[in-house]
Amino acid sequence: MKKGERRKQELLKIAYRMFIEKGYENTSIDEIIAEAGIAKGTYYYYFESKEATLEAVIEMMIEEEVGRAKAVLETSLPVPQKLVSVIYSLRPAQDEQVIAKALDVTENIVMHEKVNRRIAEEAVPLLTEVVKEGISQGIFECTNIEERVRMLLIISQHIFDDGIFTDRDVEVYIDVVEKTLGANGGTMSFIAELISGGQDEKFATHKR
Amino acid sequence: MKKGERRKQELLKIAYRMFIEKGYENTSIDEIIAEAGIAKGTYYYYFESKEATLEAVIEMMIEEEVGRAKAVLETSLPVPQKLVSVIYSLRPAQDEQVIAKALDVTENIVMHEKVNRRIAEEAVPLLTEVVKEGISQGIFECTNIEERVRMLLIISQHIFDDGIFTDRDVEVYIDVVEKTLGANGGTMSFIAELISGGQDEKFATHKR
DNA sequence: TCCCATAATCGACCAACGGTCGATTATATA
DNA sequence: TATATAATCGACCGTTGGTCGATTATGGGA
Repeated sequence: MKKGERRKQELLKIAYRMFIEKGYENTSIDEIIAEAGIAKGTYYYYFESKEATLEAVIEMMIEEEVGRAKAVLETSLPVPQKLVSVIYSLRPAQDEQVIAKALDVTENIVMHEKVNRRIAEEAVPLLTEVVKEGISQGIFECTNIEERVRMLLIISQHIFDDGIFTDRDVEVYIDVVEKTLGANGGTMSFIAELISGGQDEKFATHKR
Repeated sequence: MKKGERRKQELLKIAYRMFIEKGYENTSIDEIIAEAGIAKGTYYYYFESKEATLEAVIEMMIEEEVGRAKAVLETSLPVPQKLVSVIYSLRPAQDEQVIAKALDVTENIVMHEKVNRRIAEEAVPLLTEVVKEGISQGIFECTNIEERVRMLLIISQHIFDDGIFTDRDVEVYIDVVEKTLGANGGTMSFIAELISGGQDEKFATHKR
């Protein structure tokens, strides 16, 4: 049992890396088992199907990302910063993103979309909490919190996912976030520095 | 030459219908050629690959949708209505949507996503025009128009695509649209009636 | 009308893919 | 040591997207 669980995790990690490196559709079972050095039967002893593997890989990712997000939740950051940090932490870790950037996003649509949907499910309750905290502190002022959070998540994912945006995109993003939550102008302007600061020099800054 | 073009259109229509009915991934070339009653070689005489067929199908859709949108542009509708109508017309036609609803959206992620991206490319310039018209009329007030339009498109697609939204979702959507464009409160509230009116009785109203 | 270039069609064939299955070996427990 | 079961193996399968050389329309010029 111990051994089996270890093997499954090993396969999961290999699949995870290959899915991100070359895309889900472009990764064959044969390649995965070659990398792992096992027979096809062994692979299917652990996974029902390729799709099931993708699902498991995504769950693995979500678990880590939600973990990070919850850690942020417990910090004493100001509410606006906390909100953005939670959103920001709900994505593949830094080093993984480097790999992901090598691959054109359009070549991994399925995985990309499935990840985003799962993230949304997990994130909405967390973010709703933060926004409520903000409202009780008089920083935000709005109703229909959950629906607003969902909308913010959608545009945040589009903005952050590929890292392809201009200063004007960021400006608009900040404005929309503030107005969607009913915050004072400038409340969210720290996002601009966060983004330009977060772009390591080892990444070329993508511009449209 | 004439004959060839007709055949290509015929294949395009068949592929289009099947892609929407059963999803792109779940439709095989064999099924398409069986429906068309031709040999595989003939199919590949007209299309480089399955992917190329999808691309062609999407172009066909976009052409019609953009055509509809441009027709709306030339009407004398009030700017807010015009804006929403353009967005609304930039989606598969009614009868096609009926078919599309039978299929779970998640089963056609690739096509769905590709269509949305192409639509965005075509729609942004059109919508930018409308917003500029609104600004000159004093109805809207904002800068960075193109970026705002892109953002509105993203949330509009998410709202309208599946037709799965509550009254509160619509409420928030209206609010965000107004604030994103710097319109007075209530300017966009007609959207609520438009949506509830647009839901034919033959469709079950999806609620979350 | 005949000829012939080319447009159009055909279907056998292929490699790669995801997936199955019965046989076989390792492991642990009694 | 015996035995159940966990784990591994790889040959095999059906389907898929795609290729190719052969064959049959088609239509315009001599």
